[in-house]
Amino acid sequence: MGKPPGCDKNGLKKGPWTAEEDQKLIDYIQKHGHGRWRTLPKNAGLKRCGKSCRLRWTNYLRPDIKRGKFSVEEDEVIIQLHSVLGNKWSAIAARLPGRTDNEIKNYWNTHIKKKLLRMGIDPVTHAPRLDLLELSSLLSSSLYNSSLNPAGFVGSMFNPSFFSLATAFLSSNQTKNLEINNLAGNIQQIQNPYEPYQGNQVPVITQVSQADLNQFSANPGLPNLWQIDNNVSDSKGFLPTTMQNINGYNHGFYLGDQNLQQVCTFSEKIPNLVPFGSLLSTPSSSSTPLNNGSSTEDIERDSYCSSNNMLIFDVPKGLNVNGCM
DNA sequence: AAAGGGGTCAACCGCCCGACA
DNA sequence: GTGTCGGGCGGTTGACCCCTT
Repeated sequence: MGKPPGCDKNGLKKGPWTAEEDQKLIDYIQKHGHGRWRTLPKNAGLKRCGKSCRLRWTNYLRPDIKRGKFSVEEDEVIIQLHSVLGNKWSAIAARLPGRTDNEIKNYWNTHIKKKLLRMGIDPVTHAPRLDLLELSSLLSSSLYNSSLNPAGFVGSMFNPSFFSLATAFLSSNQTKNLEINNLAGNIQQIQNPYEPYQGNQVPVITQVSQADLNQFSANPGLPNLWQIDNNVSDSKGFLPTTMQNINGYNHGFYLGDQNLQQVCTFSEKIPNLVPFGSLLSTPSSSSTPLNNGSSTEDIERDSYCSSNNMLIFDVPKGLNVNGCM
């Protein structure tokens, strides 16, 4: 059935609300309460449709609305609830006092979604993006080959599938955050791998938020990829997760130390340990709420996220990668 | 200083559902 | 059972703002 749109008929006004209109709506609702939205505009002397009045009231004029920037805690709550509820914005808003579904929806689309993508997490499924995993296996095999035959690494970088995945990966992680270090300073790192990664595993570091890590352990409904097998926690407290086979490689994750501040992916079936990632620690979430309307702080927060999402590659000295990226 | 490109967010749109006559 | 109404929902749009060139 549905209802016919009412706002574009009878010369009803559309677009931004004026202060005068807002005041009329507030005055009317304070006197008579809300409800009966269809007849409300006429009674209140507004040339708006009832729906427009209702939206204006619920999303903007309601006295209990908390305006301003979202705090880190709210971020985490939203991410966590979204992983369970999906795009049920009203259900999420119901658990965030003072926030409207519209506000949360906008905030998700403009901030959180991008943040998760930068972290290599699919904002829809809240699982690691499989294309990134595939890239990691390609990179791993490339680097493994290079350890046996340096020329092989260079050659593999020109593999079309490597490039398409690399492009997708780099674009999602923001190319500006890619740091190319030289290999000379990295040999030490290769010879001193992170102990938890035994055998045939190549660690690749992916940053996740505390909220996502909480989600790891809190939500049994998440895909196998994210399930934790506590029985096989190694001596350093790393928790291998269930593996998933992708293109002949087993991919899995290690959650970092007891504080669950780090997560590492690995790809098995790689004979030698050739780490090309550097362990990046995610600082604990600040409990300090952001100031309202502080654009500077917002920028700082964004750059904070970005700087912690760097994937640090190590490439042989003398290898010019500029043309490749 | 001006243009334009991207990001943000208030507002709108179309659809759906439950209540009720 | 059917049609109408009131209200809610998620998705999309477009005006505005800010930053970069």
